[in-house]
Amino acid sequence: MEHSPRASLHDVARAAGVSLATVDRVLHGRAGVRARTVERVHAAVEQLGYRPDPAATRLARKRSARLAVVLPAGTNSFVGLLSQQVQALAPWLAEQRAAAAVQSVDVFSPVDLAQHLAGLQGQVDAVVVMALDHPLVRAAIDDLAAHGTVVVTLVSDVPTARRSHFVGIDNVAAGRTAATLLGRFIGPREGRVGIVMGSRALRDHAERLFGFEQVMAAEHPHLTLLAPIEGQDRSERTEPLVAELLRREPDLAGLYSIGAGNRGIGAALAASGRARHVTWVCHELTPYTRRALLDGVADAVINQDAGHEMRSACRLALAALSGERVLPDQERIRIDVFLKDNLP
Amino acid sequence: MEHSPRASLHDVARAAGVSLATVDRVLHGRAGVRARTVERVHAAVEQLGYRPDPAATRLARKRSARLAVVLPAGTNSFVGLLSQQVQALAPWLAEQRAAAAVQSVDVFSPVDLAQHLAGLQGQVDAVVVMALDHPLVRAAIDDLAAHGTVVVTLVSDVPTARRSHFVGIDNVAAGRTAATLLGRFIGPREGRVGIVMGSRALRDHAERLFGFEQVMAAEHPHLTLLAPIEGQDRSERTEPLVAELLRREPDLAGLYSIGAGNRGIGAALAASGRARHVTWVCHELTPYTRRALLDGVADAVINQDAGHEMRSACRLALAALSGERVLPDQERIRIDVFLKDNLP
DNA sequence: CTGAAAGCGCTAACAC
DNA sequence: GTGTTAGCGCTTTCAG
Repeated sequence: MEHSPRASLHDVARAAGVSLATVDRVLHGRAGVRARTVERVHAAVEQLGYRPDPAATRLARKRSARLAVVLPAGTNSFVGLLSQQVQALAPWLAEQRAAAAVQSVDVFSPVDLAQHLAGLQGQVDAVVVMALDHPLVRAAIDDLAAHGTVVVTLVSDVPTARRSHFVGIDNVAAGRTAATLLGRFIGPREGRVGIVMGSRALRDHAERLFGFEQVMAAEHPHLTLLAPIEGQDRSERTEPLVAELLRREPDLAGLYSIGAGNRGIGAALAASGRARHVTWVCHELTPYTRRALLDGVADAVINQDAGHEMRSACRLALAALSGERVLPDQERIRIDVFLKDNLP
Repeated sequence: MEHSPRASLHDVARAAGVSLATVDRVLHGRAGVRARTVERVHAAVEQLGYRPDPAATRLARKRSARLAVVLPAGTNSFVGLLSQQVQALAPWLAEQRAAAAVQSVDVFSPVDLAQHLAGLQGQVDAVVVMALDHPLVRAAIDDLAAHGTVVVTLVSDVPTARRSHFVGIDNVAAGRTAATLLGRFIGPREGRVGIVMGSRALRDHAERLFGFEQVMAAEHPHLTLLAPIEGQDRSERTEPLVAELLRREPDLAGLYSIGAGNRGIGAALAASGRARHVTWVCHELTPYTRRALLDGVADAVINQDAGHEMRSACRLALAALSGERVLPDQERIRIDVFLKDNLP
């Protein structure tokens, strides 16, 4: 097949028998074009297989796109990593004629989150949000979407909402992965396994727990799961809870920590002097969990790459705004498994 | 600090008291500019912190950059994946005003490889090559670099050569990772572990073996390593070798396969009826190793993402050609660990 | 050795 | 409703 140079706006205009400006109006859904003309333009676009040239678009665009990145307030390390990534992305975003601002909201309050999202209406072109799945939040997202704001959910999805993408991992699979690692590391001996999570109300935590229990029951039935402990993702709360667990269970074989608060868990483990005898698998690579892995306190860390997630979310948001193509492969977030040997 | 709009070529030209064209000449190292003028331009660039706008550059460029991707000939699945990725990248490359062509060369012959690389002189702007580390090859790479061709090594590095980047994983760390997985999966019982590699002459294989032996000796001394078997990365050769190994070692506890030929290894394992009793860790996720993982024949697959590697190699090559900035984080290839539960 | 000028494909202001 | 036109920041002839 001959390599035909790609069609330009000009070609489309000529084929449709209209001017550049009209084609532009149609392509951007601006009003003030007769229905018949709109159709003719669409037909020409179709027929020529027109795709806008992103380089030209960026060069010509005056106004830069505004992104809001809404993250949970608090001092969670992983969330800190995410917001750092936004800073790191600034120069790249500027080149794409875009700018992002991080906003913190109390994620445990659906009302606040929903209100905050509603306030973004018309203020920004796209919002990237780490949300919790709640009817109020869902409605706020649908509202934004209805008014033409692009919404991308991050880390924890709101599946039924009209967000244009979800960027994150399959948390059920992540839980299954944790179970396989824990089960195989512990080996064939009998024993009990503790579980620490932030809250059952968090969708990602619930999904991980589900996957974990599934594989444990099916493939490691000689291990008994203890009732999950809920520590609100905060070390001050997880530490005493885990300390007590260790006291109650002098032969604890393993520990799965589903959410944050790992600093507290590690401290309790260390204080008990049994860090080496309890196999510990947790999530998210932070300075603390990295240290724990290297020290042999943690045995495996299951991770989602914060940098990859933020880049992906921004790329997808911008692509949705401009109709640019994406490479789906590049946007798939992997479930990383880190041992002390393959740390980045 | 005030947000000063970035400096453009125009600003540089004005500051240096010359024209656009002259600045362009200096920036692209073209001849025909007085030394004093060159200096003045450089000073202006420095002083204004000028960075070219990639969008404008791509838009204006007539000629598109030519990339050659040189891969080993043969039917290795992983290499197949890499060359597929080049196809997948074509539309994106076209948008960047670039085009890539895959070329196959017998990688086990340094003479052929070196000759092939020499032939690329002046034919292409950049070459991405999966090379083997040999003085002839190193010289060929240095030669290309000396004549202004950008060279990126892929998967297996040629460290002392003047390539502009290496895209791939730390293979020593990958070998260590394999050892930890194998050691912990097998557990505290004594046993013997077989090793299959393509050839000791391949740099990446040798590095993996090194890392593997290191961790095995230090952390799993109750496991005895058998002498490595070399199967040239081909299933027809690995299958009988592994079959014989299994016959010789009726209690084999584990198997580490460092390179390709996994189809043959899996077949031998299955034929012996002992797949479930031998813990098997291998490299590179291909349709075959994925199947083996799901069937419980393989226990873990250590992977480098072919798509990520090829995208990265092309991005880095283009960035080197155009002086564009890269996000180093985005170009770091991870050592992926896949279990049956976290397959993509 | 150096400069002027014509675009690349698109957006956006303004005119009809 | 629709068309014209002036750039965006760079590359690349073609003249001096």
